[in-house]
Amino acid sequence: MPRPRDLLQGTLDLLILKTLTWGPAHGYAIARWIEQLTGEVLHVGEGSLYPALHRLDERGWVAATWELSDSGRRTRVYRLTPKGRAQLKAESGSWKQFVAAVGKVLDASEQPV
Amino acid sequence: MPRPRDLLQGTLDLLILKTLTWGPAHGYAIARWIEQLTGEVLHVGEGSLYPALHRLDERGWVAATWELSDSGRRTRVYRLTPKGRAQLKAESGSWKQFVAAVGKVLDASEQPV
DNA sequence: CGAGAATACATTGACATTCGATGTATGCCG
DNA sequence: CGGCATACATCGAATGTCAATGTATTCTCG
Repeated sequence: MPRPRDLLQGTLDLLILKTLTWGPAHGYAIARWIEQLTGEVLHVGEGSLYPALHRLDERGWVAATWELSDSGRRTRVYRLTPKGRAQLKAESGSWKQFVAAVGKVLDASEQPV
Repeated sequence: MPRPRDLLQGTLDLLILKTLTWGPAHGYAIARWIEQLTGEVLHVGEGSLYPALHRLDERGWVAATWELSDSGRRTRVYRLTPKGRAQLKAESGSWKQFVAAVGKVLDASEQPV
């Protein structure tokens, strides 16, 4: 029984990059945004979130800085880099291509020659 | 650089089940159909295909029999079972739900409250 | 003011899955 | 007969998600 979250594979990076186009954010907020926007369909666990964030940082797609939130709490804030913006464009393209390809199979009513 | 095939995760089962609604087929043919239909966008490697087929068999979603092809060659033919048909319906539903959820994030132009 | 919930970061180990490479064997075509 | 396509299968490496756990701080409510 594959719940939607089992399909998250490989798409998380894309989602994170996209949320960062709305401005800098810290990890917890990113996860919340995604969950809210999708009406709880997508649940981003912390064990997926933080490794992903570190991964994006290593690859230079986001830049991380320690900052103090309004409440004086220590937070790690992530910003999209130019490289990350380019990556987002590329990944978003292959995502669309992939969805279209799967759609072709799923919508086909007859078997090919 | 994530080529589309890196997104295959978790979707392969769905694609295989769908191709089997067109009638019984052997592994090699299934892979061909998928590649043809998607215009080579999706490439199903043998190291992914056969484990997936065995997996589906174990779970009772497909039934496998040894048969002789027209050319007298020994082939393993897979058929969709009623359980597999139900599974296809379920997975196809969560796929649509998942795609819609990702779309919501990707199409959102403003950050949520 | 004290307890608990929410925020916020992070790591760990188990598990599943894909990917590329490799191996075997047969039929078809020139 | 040689080479290519068909057809099955397995292996090891790499990756990534998931659930659980840990720490610490702030906010809320009685």
